[in-house]
Amino acid sequence: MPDPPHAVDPVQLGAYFALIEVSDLLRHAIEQQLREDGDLTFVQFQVLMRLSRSPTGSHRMTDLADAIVHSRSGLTYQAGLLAKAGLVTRSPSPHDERSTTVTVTDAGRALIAQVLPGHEQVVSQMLFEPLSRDDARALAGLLEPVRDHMRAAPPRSATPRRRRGRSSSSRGGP
Amino acid sequence: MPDPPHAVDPVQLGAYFALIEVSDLLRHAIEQQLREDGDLTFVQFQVLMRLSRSPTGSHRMTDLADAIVHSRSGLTYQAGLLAKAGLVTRSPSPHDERSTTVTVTDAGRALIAQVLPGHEQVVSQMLFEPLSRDDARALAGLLEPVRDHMRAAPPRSATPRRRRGRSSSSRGGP
DNA sequence: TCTACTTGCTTCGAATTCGAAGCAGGGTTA
DNA sequence: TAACCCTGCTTCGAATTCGAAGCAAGTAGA
Repeated sequence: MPDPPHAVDPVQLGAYFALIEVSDLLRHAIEQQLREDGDLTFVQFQVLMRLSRSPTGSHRMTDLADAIVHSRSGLTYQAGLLAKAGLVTRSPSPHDERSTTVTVTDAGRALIAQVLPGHEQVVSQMLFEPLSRDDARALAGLLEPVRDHMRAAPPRSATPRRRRGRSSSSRGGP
Repeated sequence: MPDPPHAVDPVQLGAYFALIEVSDLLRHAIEQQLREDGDLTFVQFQVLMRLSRSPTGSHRMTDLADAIVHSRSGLTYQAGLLAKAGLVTRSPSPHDERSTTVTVTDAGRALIAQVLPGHEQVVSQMLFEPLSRDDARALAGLLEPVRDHMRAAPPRSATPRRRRGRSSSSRGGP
């Protein structure tokens, strides 16, 4: 067999690099716009958006964490900031005493309304200006199955280790 | 005019959300694999990869920073870690005394060789498993023009402000 | 040459993120 | 009911990132 089953050909490599760089630049531009227009982080914006789109205006902490951030503690921190700013409220869940329900306030909705036009402008200009309507449809058609595939598949066996910095010789030597 | 020129239609919204989530999940999976296989951050991996691919095995700090990270100080920090681990060396540039040239060491190349198979495996399984060869080509064909467009366009007028957390009433109230 | 501006990098403080550990409420089984 | 495990969230320490400020070397103009 000439190649291992996971070889990445040049075309794939190009798509992979472009994906990484595009999402990186896009995210950076979005963060700047949100900071200028409403003093929001992208994570905070995502939390508020998700709450705003919910029929009840609220979600459980865990559901928000799974959807937006990769750790529970990260959401605890952000929810604390948003609550302190009066953009959300936190209350114990009626059915489960240990669960916390997060709800958008009117101020939160107002802030979303304030930053949303600029947000759409940035996304439109940076991401969709070079893409036709059919291109956008094709892009969605390619990425949505990938997203579903990623959500289904666990990301390998999990055995976290220490990071570089500290622990003098973890691998390559001094 | 019914819509402002930057309106985002549902198809675009789907592509945008999928892009954000795909890159987020992919990056997270990659970071885990690199940590397990070689105790590397994605940023550190990108630095080593870029150096390895250079004919001289070296680059200036600024060029690395522009390509990989969004601040100079961030690269200074990472280069310090990599140098302490013996994966790169830093030396003053011959032509410009204030410029620092970063060069991969043999240990750095060896570490790249060590983590690269796992890296390709993750990218292949997570990103390209649901995509045919033509899909990958189409994805590259869509994203590469977007990347070039983003690199060309400045990200709006730059006027950074403070972030939420501190500065009691920056917007929404107490 | 001298002054002023620019460029390349580092240092510093603050903010964000994560994982591990801890705590309390829920659920299950004997 | 009691013992045990799972679930949901928070607290804590460490690591990473950025922007602002600072410093040294290069460059241009008078």
